[in-house]
Amino acid sequence: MASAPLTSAPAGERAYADVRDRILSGELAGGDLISEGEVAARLGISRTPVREAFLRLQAEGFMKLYPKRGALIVPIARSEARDVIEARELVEAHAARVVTGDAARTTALVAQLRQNLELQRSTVRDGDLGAYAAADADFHSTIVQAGGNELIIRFYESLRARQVRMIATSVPGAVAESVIAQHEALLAAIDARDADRFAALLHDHLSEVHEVLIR
Amino acid sequence: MASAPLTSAPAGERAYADVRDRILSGELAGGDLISEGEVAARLGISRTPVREAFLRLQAEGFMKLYPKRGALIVPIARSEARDVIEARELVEAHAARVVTGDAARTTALVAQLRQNLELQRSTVRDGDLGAYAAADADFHSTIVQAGGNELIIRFYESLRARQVRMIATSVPGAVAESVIAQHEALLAAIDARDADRFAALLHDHLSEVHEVLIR
DNA sequence: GGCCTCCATCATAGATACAAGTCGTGGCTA
DNA sequence: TAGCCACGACTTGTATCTATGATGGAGGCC
Repeated sequence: MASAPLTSAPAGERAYADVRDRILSGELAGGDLISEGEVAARLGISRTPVREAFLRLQAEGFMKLYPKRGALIVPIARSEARDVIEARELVEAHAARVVTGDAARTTALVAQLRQNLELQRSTVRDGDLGAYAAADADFHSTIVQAGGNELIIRFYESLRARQVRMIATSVPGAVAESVIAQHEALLAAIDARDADRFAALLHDHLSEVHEVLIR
Repeated sequence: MASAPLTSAPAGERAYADVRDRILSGELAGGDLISEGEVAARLGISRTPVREAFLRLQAEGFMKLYPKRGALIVPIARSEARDVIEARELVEAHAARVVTGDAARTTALVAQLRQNLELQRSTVRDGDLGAYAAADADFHSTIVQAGGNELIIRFYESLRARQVRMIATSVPGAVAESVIAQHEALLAAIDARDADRFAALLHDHLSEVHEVLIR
């Protein structure tokens, strides 16, 4: 991993990753106008693969392409934080309801979540906030995936990306402890196959996240 | 409007519409392999806009692109009908719950739905099945839109497209009468601001649709 | 001074050209 | 005859080139 495979990935992929990362990190802010040529020059490739990347990003709702004008980084709507949280709550609670309706699936999910929770604790101990954030995301994704609905799973992944963009800044490590405690409570609710309690806990849990987002 | 603006639409858009329509209509079936050059020749355009279309279709989950190999029309998964119906039920019931929590929004939605229902009846009277199908889709979309969550609305639209592909054949006019009666019942539940009843009715309603899909 | 027009500039849309990878086929060899 | 290898047809990936539309500012007109 010493020398990154700078030219190994397809140019279109590199362009996509570059622009997407810059949008998610906030380097490219909502309202910014960016041109294909600009990115092409930056990465030393032609405009064709950049165009592909722009189209993908438009499909994902991160950009809006104006013919002959340029590409606008879609500003984050004021309501977006609310929309993301609402959708996450809906999807996660539903998945939990589906899984807890079946004893075997519940057992399998609980095992996965226990393992993930252990990972969360160790990343916090190590002070690795990046790894912790990933584990946190996995915790929730695991629940949704257990729901088994491919379409909903795909939708959920797109929600995570949007949320990352809104945060765009690390969550202070101090809150991790309390978040982990909430995750434990969520896990306990699933283990008890109590979908209603899970939904209520999730609502509180995500409300806190929402507070952070609209701070 | 005499001569259709055959070349007025952007080439990329035409390529997208052509391939998408052929997938949704079943002309291009799951498992088929198709190449950029093929579509380009068919439409008399270059590969560039066709490439755009393929990327969009891949993002929407209708195609899978294999480097240097070709584009595969993604087969309809056996579980897809179930997934679509489950997701629709989740989303529509949620929207109804949100709207009925507010008297003013409920009133506004009811007015819209009444108007749509009138349209459904008239299209059936006229025997225009295409227009009826559109009105039916609008009925459900209207409810979701009233929920006001942009992300969920977008997700819902993608679900409709997938469902169209699965049907790929007109619903016999005979069932329209009974479906309209169900729509009336759904509307009544919203009017009564009874989200639970709406959810129950919707479940039955969509179950019937599911029967058709997996016939 | 304010407004309208024209044009230089810039960005995209699409076409074309070229490079490179994949797979099946047919012939050669043992 | 069975197995292997090389070649050719086909496909995508990327670059480059041309045409066209949109914009904004300079300069003239009222």
